[in-house]
Amino acid sequence: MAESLSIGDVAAATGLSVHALRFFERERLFLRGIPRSAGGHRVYDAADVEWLLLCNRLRESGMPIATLKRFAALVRSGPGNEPDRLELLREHERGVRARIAELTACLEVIHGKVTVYERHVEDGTAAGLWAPVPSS
Amino acid sequence: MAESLSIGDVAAATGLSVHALRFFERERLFLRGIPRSAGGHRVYDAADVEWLLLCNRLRESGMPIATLKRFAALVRSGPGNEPDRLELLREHERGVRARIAELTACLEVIHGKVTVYERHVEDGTAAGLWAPVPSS
DNA sequence: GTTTGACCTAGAGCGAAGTCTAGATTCTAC
DNA sequence: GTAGAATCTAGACTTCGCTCTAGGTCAAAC
Repeated sequence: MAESLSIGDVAAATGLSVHALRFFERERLFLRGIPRSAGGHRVYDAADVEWLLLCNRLRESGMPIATLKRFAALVRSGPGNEPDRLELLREHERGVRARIAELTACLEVIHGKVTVYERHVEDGTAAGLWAPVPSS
Repeated sequence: MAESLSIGDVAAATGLSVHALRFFERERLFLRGIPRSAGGHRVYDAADVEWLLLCNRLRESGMPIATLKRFAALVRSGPGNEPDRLELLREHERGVRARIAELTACLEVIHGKVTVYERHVEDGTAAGLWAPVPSS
């Protein structure tokens, strides 16, 4: 059940590079120390992959490595700090919602510009475009 | 009408630092060369501020400096390339929409985790939480 | 007229998040 | 049993987007 995976397997399963996986380990982003085979190669299991997939989501949504490290440390240090983990995740959720709102606001502005340019390209209207070289 | 603004005024109006404004100029992100006063100080006008405010939106929505530079170059080079500007803006708009979709997907996962932790903290359920230290 | 603060240029430095290199070792397939 | 692929460690290097420093000059207030 605890199938053992090489670093290459894990890279393939998570989309992270083998370099990144070694980097993550140095940064202590795993929930445990990754054990080594007789020959010194890293031996991962499915739980490591599952954790990395969550890490990917957190990273993609803008969580800095430093925060991920704090979260990993909380989980690693065992039961008792669930309220802290919850607070960290809630704070990140707030951040993501805020970022979506910010992007949505930008999108309105950008789409407005696109619309202006579309009109211009289609029928030569110039309102809202920048002049060749403004001022003197 | 062409009121003149100091670099400090523009920094205050745009939220950019004076360092950033000088950096933008070195990178040729303005629509024109910023003129200097007799004493060598930069003299901006309202159109520069307006442009920077759009730049801010583009940057906040994830446009890299390099792309902004290309856009500025297109605008600077005058009329005739509006279809290129339109394509650049459309491409960016696509990127922003994709990013919002990605964040929204992450949000679902994160909110799921938050929910699991909320249940755990409120009534001691442990499903979906990580064990203290997994495996041997 | 001097002090204080804003501004100048050129260029070095920084934090984030990996990526890449070198040189050695191990594992897999023939 | 050997060729070639994958992995190992340690540490240097890269890119992005500014930020900061040094060593001055300029401008506004008193």
